[in-house]
Amino acid sequence: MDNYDPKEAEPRWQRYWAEHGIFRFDEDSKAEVYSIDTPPPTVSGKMHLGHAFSYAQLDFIARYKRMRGFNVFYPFGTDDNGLATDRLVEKLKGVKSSRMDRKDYVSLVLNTLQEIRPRVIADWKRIGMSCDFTINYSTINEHCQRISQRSFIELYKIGRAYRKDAPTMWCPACETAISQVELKDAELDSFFNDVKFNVDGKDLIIATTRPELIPACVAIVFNPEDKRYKALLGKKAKAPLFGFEVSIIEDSRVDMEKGTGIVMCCTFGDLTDMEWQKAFNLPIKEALGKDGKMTQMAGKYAGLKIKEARKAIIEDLEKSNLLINKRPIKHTVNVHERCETEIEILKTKQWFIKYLDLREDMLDWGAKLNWYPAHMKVRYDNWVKGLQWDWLISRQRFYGVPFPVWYCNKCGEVILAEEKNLPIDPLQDKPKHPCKCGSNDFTPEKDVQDTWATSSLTPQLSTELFKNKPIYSKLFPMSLRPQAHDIITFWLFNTTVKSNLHTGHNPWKDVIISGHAQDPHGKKMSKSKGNIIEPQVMIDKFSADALRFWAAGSKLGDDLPFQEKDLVTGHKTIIKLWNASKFALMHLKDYKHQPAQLTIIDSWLISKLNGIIKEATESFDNYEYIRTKMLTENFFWQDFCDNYLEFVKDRLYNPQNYTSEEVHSAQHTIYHALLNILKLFSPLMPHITEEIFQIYYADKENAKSVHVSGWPIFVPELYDKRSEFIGEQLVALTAAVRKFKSTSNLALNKPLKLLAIECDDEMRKEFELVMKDLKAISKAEEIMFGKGSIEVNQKIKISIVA
RNA sequence: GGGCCCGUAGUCUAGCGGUUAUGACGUCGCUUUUACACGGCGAAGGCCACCGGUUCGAAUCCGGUCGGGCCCACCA
Repeated sequence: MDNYDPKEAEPRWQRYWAEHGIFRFDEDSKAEVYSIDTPPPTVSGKMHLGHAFSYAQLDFIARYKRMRGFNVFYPFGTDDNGLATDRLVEKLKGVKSSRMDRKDYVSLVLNTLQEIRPRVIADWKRIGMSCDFTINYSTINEHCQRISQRSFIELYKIGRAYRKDAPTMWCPACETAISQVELKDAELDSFFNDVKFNVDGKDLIIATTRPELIPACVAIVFNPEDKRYKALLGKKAKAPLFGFEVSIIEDSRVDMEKGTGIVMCCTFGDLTDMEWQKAFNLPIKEALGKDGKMTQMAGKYAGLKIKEARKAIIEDLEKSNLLINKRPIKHTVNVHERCETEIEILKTKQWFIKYLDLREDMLDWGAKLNWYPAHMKVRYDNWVKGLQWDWLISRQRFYGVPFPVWYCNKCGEVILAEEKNLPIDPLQDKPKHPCKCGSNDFTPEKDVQDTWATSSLTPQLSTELFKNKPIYSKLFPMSLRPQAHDIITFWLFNTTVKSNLHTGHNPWKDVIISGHAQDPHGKKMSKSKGNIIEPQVMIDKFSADALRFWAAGSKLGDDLPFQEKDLVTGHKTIIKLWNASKFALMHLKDYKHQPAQLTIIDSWLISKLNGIIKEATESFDNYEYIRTKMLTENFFWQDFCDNYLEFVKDRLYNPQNYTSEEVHSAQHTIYHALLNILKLFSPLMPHITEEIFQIYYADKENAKSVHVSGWPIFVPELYDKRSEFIGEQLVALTAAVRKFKSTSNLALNKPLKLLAIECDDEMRKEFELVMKDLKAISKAEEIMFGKGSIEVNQKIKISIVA
């Protein structure tokens, strides 16, 4: 055994696992299935550190379950759908989809995906993901389109999908409707403009941040409590510049403190405007178009973009002496999370999933999931309680899963595709039958479905790859949904909703929510802050195992600041494991794999290890991989290396001074201790453990990989309290001797002339049983029982003559 | 404004009712011993954020205060 080089070894083992199908899902196995709804990463760039962090944590669990003997269903899909992909391709290829032919654009996207997808998947393979990569899906492929379209048809048939011309949130940059979950807050600089309206020839000052919406003004509203404006009720106000008149009404939603306490209601400045429109049945004046430009309604400002129009109107107001004040303010507005454009509310025809009536059920569904950590459920509950819109699923884009829908031009009937023909593209395909009214003249739906309408089906997307096989019934509902906390309201929520609407039950049993990787100061990493840490660079510098070691260093659900020193620690652990194995295996060359009569200190180690196995297993069952990590790490480094291996060195180097049983006992102990350490570490650091396992253990344990060699088993009979007690006394005594040498500036291997031990008779009997070991450990030429001056613990004192 | 999480040595982290508060990095001293100096041994370093309460006993449970993070709401 030379040196261990992870750069060479890690890819080698990854290839070995793939070639030998180590992580292959066995559809014929009788073993209990553990199915994982692996998050399909978006193919929009490289894997970032947050991915490495949370996917590594998932992989710990998957590898553990596999070693526990479960038939692990662990697919790997990619999410190639949605605006993120759209924007990436537009950027990479320098195109704008809306200016391209639809067909050309879609094939450009699909081709680009082919180019970049393997590179993205390679990043995941590099961190040692133990997925069965042969079970894969892409959220834009035929299989997924079929399931996604089928889902829509089913929802339509049970009355959950509906189409409506209604105000919806709109991104003028992406030129599509978006849903509540895609919103983000942004604090922006703006101006409060005090504008002169006119009532009965008198000025009425109204403050607005959006003067460009004056042409869309449909009413003036004040608070009924507000004495200042009481007299205006029922009167008409004349709009500046435009000259039309609107009614003055009262409503308690007006904040008297804000601006001048009186507000113009427009179509549609914000949600409150929408509410007023409904409540007072106000007219709808669409001054803003889907392209983010002003319409004919805006008169001379028609064709200008929002901000241009705002500037022009303000200039004109100033010229006409209609603007009396312009105060800079900071205000928070809703922006589209993908492009940070301020959203607008426009009246458009869209498809929705009706679910606002299901809030109580949704809370029920959430309560039935096993949440790890438990408090993450609160985020789900809060989201459900705050829902205000039905789920808007149509997007005015070219790329995506089409709606399997046509509209009859004669009677307006919605025509659905038949399930057996899915997937279809209504722009290419035609309905197989005429409409009920007899017409054969149809308009295809040209909108596409929101990406979440498809990715909310991942449990079906992966398990239905086995739809016609006997194993299918064991795959769904799935055992586990792993994901990060930022998308509880998107992915987890939507998936729960769809599964319950379709099947009447939850898509999974357990949910594990991981935290975020942060920069070294505990701040969120972002490109704009320039504090991005690339996992690829860290793997190059250290290793995938070291990166995983870092990821194992926080509790599930907790955010973890990235500290390069943690990778150094991981790296050192790998090297230590390698060196300790080098030593151990050197002394196991002539080991005969047979039962042994353990000596007391050997029994101490085995008994202690047995306890570690028990705790590590319980921890892993609760997804507390960090506890497993710490227990194993401490046992390996302190008990095994620093103490045990030092204790047995004399037995191994000078076997002639011991009986063959004693030597065999040491070898037997080392064999089992190291084997179990490798197994305990293997989910966290799969490569180094595999390397060592293959060098020595694979044949003897008759396993093709440490990862399928079985998890260590807790054996109650291996508990040996008495040996543990004596072992602990030896450890304490050794520590005292080492401290003496250290503080006396002596080398640790410097022999001592005399070691005197003061203890009671009972302890003395125990020590006499391990006298040989004691002599070897302390390197004392003579050991006697007598007066001691250095306190070891409450029971023991020692004296030393160097 | 509402909700949730978190405040433990210089830094990161474990513990979540009962020994002397875990481990790592860093610092300092000793130690180049045939697995490993990417090692070993030792030392210094903590009012476990603060204030109250419950308890025989609180880092741990409860209430409040302050600080940090995240989510949601508000957005004229």
